[in-house]
Amino acid sequence: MGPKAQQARERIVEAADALFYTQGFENTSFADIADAVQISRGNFYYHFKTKDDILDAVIDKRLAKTGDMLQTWETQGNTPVENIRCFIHMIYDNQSNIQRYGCPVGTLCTELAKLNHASKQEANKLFALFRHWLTGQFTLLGKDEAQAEALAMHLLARSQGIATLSNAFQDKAFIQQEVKQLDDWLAEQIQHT
Amino acid sequence: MGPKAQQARERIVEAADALFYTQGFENTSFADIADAVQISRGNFYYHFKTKDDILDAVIDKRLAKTGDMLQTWETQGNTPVENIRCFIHMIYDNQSNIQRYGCPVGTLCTELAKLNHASKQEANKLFALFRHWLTGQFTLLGKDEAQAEALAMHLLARSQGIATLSNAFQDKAFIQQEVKQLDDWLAEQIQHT
DNA sequence: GTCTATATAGAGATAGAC
DNA sequence: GTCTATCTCTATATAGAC
Repeated sequence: MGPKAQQARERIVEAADALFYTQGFENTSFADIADAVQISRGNFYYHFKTKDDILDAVIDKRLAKTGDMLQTWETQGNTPVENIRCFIHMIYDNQSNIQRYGCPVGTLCTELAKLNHASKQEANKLFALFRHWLTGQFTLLGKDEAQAEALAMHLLARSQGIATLSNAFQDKAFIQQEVKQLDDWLAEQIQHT
Repeated sequence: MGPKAQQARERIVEAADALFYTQGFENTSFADIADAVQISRGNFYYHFKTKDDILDAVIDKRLAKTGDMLQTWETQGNTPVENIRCFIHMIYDNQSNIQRYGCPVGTLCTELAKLNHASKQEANKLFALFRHWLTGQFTLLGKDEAQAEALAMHLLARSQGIATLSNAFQDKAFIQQEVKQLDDWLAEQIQHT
């Protein structure tokens, strides 16, 4: 595969990534993606044999990006608490997109679960990335394995609930109020150590 | 409309309700519903002109059923705390379905939001029903309006997060652990009154 | 590597017989 | 009120020219 194809492929994945997020996977057609990338539908199939192949490429890309982000957080924050705070503040920073389209991870996993799609396990790895990273951070904070696991899942669940309701009710104050509560909750977890 | 049509219509809504929940709205075709009800696709259109009409009927039915359930809870529980506990325990009682298909309210609202569907506001009324009922219960508990609102939204968000993660990770212990935490959280809210 | 043209399947929706 | 037959549109996917 030459550099030209590589570039076109990348643009397709980029466009599909955005469209799957804003419109949903099933609701996005090849034509939608082709339009966004400005290539013909015929050429499309030179790069991807099926729609599911594009989905897998999108998930792979998101996994890589998420992994990088988690690494960046660890170099930014100096303590586990600061690292976890990066996660919490991601909700705050992305509040506008979350309000409009929900959480990119949660909405994809929910959709693929409902479709009983072959790639749903692959998408769930996005959740698992955050889960295991958070578990690691809570372990560094001095929690035992079971506690760290439970705290990570709890925080993940809280963030998902915030995204779902914020998307339904379009309430900006709600996100901010809940993020603040998560900050307080995190502070409490240090006390209990 | 005669009683026979009334009955067929009811069966269609019932089947559509279940299919929209287990497979998603967009992923469910007229043929799927017709198969489930055992009527021909042609006859189908005697009862409903469009797929969106069926969706509206399903939402209406869910709204009515939810309203009834909330009333039942109020007659079962003797105190606001007991009423709210009915809500929390609904998560526990439905854990098997939630694990498989997510929350019926959350997944529908999320899907319609992504489709930017005309009926998304109608579906959001399902969330609003729970929200306002919970707000009322927290008010009865002695909270002021702003507090009651925030507590209702918080509880609703927690339940949504539990549903989303339980659906993704298929973890039975997780639901039970989080429901217990919600019970404890509710107990704390009484202390603070 | 990109295009146009086309095949094929499934969706929602309608017409008209019974 | 229910059926069969059919229309139309859009989706995924392919063939083959350039």
